[in-house]
Amino acid sequence: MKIENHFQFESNQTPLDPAGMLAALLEAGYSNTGARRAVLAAICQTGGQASPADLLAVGRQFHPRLGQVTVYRTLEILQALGLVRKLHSDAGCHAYAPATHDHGHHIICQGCQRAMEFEGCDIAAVVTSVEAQTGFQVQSHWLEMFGLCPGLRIADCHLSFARR
Amino acid sequence: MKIENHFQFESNQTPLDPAGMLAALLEAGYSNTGARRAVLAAICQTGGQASPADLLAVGRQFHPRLGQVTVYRTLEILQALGLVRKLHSDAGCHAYAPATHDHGHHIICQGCQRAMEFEGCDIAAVVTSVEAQTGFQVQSHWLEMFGLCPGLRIADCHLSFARR
DNA sequence: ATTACTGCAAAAAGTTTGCAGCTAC
DNA sequence: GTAGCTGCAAACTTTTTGCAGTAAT
Repeated sequence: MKIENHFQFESNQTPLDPAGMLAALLEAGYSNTGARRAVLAAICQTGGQASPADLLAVGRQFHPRLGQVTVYRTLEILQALGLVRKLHSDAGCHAYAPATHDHGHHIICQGCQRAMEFEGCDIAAVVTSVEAQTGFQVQSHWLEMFGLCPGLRIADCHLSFARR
Repeated sequence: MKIENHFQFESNQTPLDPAGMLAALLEAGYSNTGARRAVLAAICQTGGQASPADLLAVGRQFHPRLGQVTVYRTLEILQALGLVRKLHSDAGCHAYAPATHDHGHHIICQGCQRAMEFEGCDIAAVVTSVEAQTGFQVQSHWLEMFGLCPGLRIADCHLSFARR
């Protein structure tokens, strides 16, 4: 088992599409297999808020023999490479979304459940205020937003996401 | 099964101590039982980052016959009443911390694992920026911070927390 | 006395591990 | 040919549900 926390892409330019994610996998020394391509395709097609079970179902459209275990193992690798990030919400913490930035946060559409990354969360002011208020020394943070995507409606939402 | 999302305390003045939380439970119409007092005591004593299993172990110090199921059911009630909040982190999403404010966020000490609430997260500027960047209409957010508590050392951290 | 609460046991859901066969290189 | 990958089965962990006895009001 390999899986180290070596981010291959320090830049902000990381792939959102299956091909780019596959390239990153290969570059990190992993093999190009049908199962992995299927998981990548599933993650990009669902675009967020997909559980391992969901990813199995979608992934089997691409690779019918895909097993749940491989989904877990692939997610582990993708997380370690920073290509995928786990999302947390009150509904549960079993959703995975493509990650494109080293310090990215996600915004999740309450309408279509898709997640999109945003960049440059400038919460320096909040950090300062929290440090003053609590006496803590802040080291890192977790930020997620919830709202409605531009289309508001599901179809539009998907389109606007794909169009990016 | 009762459990509705009726926050009894709209004000920012909600209890951090077992007695106050118990009062809130009673006010909401729940019974005063040994098992619930034990769970409350356990949550306040651990102060955050305690899993249901941890809370069972600690709670049994107060009420030896306490069962895991009752811990889950009590947590469900406390969450619905806004007295307790689930914390999320890379390590997992099974930690519960006392909640004192309606719109509170938690900061978690990486040294002693305790969680403390802070108030007035002013991320309006971030919201505006994210809306401009993504086209989303932001409705809510989840923010958690990680850092070191004033004492830096475990003993001091516990003290400083208790002293509040 | 009545209703709510508790805890055991069992079931269900989610995740990890062992291993033999298969696939990529 | 070799090393890595896959998927089945099984084990394990966490959470939920059913139910009969218990405790609170």
